[in-house]
Amino acid sequence: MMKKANSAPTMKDVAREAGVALGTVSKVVNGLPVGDPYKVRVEEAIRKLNYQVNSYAQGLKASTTHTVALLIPNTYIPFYASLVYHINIVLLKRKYRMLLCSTDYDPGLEQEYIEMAQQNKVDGIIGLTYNPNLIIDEHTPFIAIDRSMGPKIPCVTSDNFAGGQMAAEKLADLGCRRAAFLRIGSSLSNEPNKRKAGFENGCLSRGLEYEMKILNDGEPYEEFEKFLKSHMENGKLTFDGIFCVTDTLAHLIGRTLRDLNQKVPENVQVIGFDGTRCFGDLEYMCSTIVQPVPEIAEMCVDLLLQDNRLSKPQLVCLPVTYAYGGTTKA
Amino acid sequence: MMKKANSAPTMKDVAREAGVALGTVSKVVNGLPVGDPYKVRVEEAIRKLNYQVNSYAQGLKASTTHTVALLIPNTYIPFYASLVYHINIVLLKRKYRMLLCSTDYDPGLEQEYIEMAQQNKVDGIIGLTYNPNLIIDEHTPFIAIDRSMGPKIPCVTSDNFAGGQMAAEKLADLGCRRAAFLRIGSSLSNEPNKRKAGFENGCLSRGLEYEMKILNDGEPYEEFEKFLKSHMENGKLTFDGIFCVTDTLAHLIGRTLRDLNQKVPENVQVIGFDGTRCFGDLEYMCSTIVQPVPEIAEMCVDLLLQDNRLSKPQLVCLPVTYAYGGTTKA
DNA sequence: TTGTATGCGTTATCAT
DNA sequence: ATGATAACGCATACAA
Repeated sequence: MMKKANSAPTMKDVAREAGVALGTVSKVVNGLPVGDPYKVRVEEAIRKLNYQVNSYAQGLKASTTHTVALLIPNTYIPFYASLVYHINIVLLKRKYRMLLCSTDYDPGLEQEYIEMAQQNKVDGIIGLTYNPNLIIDEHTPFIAIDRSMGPKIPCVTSDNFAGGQMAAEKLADLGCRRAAFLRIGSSLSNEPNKRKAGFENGCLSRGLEYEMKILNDGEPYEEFEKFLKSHMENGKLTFDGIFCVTDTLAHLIGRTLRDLNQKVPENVQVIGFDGTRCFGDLEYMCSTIVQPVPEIAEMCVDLLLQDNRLSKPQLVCLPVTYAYGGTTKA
Repeated sequence: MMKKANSAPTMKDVAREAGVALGTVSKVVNGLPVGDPYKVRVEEAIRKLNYQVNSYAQGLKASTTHTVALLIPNTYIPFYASLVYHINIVLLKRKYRMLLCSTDYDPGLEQEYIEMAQQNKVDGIIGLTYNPNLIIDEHTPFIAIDRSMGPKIPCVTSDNFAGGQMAAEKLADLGCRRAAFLRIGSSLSNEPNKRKAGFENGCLSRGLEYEMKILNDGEPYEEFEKFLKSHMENGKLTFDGIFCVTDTLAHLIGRTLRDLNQKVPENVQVIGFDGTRCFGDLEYMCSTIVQPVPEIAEMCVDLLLQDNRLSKPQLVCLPVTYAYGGTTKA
């Protein structure tokens, strides 16, 4: 078969153009010692032909591809968007490419993507996933975010317990007497669930009364409205502090509180979790427990790419901070 | 050299395990006709060894890799995040993988990523870029978003002109008498610049008075504050309508207006551009001209993957819509 | 120091 | 229908 005239040039083409052997070109490309006159000729040929190494062929040979897959539910929830951004940046710094896989919380898709990634012989996978039965090939290093997936798979997460505790303490410090904890989302056991325990702990240690409303899978958001309405007396909420499990929820609750004519933060203070800043802004969307996203990103990549596989810790919790965002008293 | 015992299994391993020839395994994997007993044995071996095809080797052979690179400034600006999400979904539907490249508006990085992508022999690149001098190998199909990059490169964008016009008309319809257009961002000539012309056109056709404030590269946001302050009389803004070039800007302007004690939308109505919804919410962050992101995503992928390369249009403008988001009168 | 030859995992072309 | 073999582009051990 004839070689297609206008397909991308290969090392062979460069070698012919420069009048040297294949191996010489390879050496120049990889920065190995080569006689100066040869080197110059090869470099000229490369420029002339606009040659680029084919990293698929490289990967086939080296069985390392400098590619990492990231599994994440989506990119439009700000916390996820921020993770994607920072992981991408960290990978770039190390000259790694990133395969993005939006899973939409779909367990089937998660598995499908993992297989896709493995076929692509990625060097590793970072995943924020929800499928409790994911099958992961043992040849592919995996780092989990926010979910412990067994002894062989390191999990990176925020210090969710401390965050919950911090929220409770902050509400107490800001003068709250009766607080509520609101939670929605997957009933799957994962690290963020510890926010609840931390909150309870904080309330107890500060003598802050509290109540919880936890929605199970499938229960609609309206349940929260009912809950809040059922805790009103004379048009006033009996809570003066609310800790929401995420900023997303805090955002929705904020809207509901407005509809119920409750003033935030005058009558009721709200704290969320994540540290969402909408337009890459400096201002937070709500008062919140901030997750250290850049550090989470760095840690995931570090763990994934470090080769002494034995020393990998099973669970890494990174410290959170409180930030004012308008929904608490300053 | 000894084959490493615990490296991933290959077709050869499967063939040995099943006691058949290599070619037979390949056929089974690719769904080509194979005698039933063979097929069963091969499938068993595949399951047993947990075999996965190596798509790098496939790519090397086929010189098509089912991978597309997406260049985008970042993933935390909601409009970009939404693009990333939808393009990812569309690609997935077609069994394509996506290499994500956050460029941070850095021209050097943009070029670097393009080279990285080409080395990876991606089947194509979709790029929302700012470098006016990008060098793109002619062997790699490229689709530009929001920027015309020459006759050989199709550009997909919203109908920015119509959007600007729509904003003006909407403000007029909602009773505005004196409007302002605010723009910030790259001075680079790109499609979104047409929002200005469209707005002017709309104002003229409705007899709406208007003024513009366009910040050049490097001018800080504070210039807008100055501008607004210089248009106040007796503590009241002389504008009753503002069209911001993006929702991001509308968000910032909204804050400034609050600081200036202007009531939105009672005293001044604000319209942004993009259609930003923060938490994947149903509600818009502000009244806005909505870009059809899912359609943009679909169109980019369509154009990129259709093979009759000649018929590719040079500029595709997709229709925008107006949406209420609280910063205009209902 | 430079060139040659082999193999990476897969697919496709051939005989069988 | 099945099995052997060459080729894809690159890296490297080895021979020159």
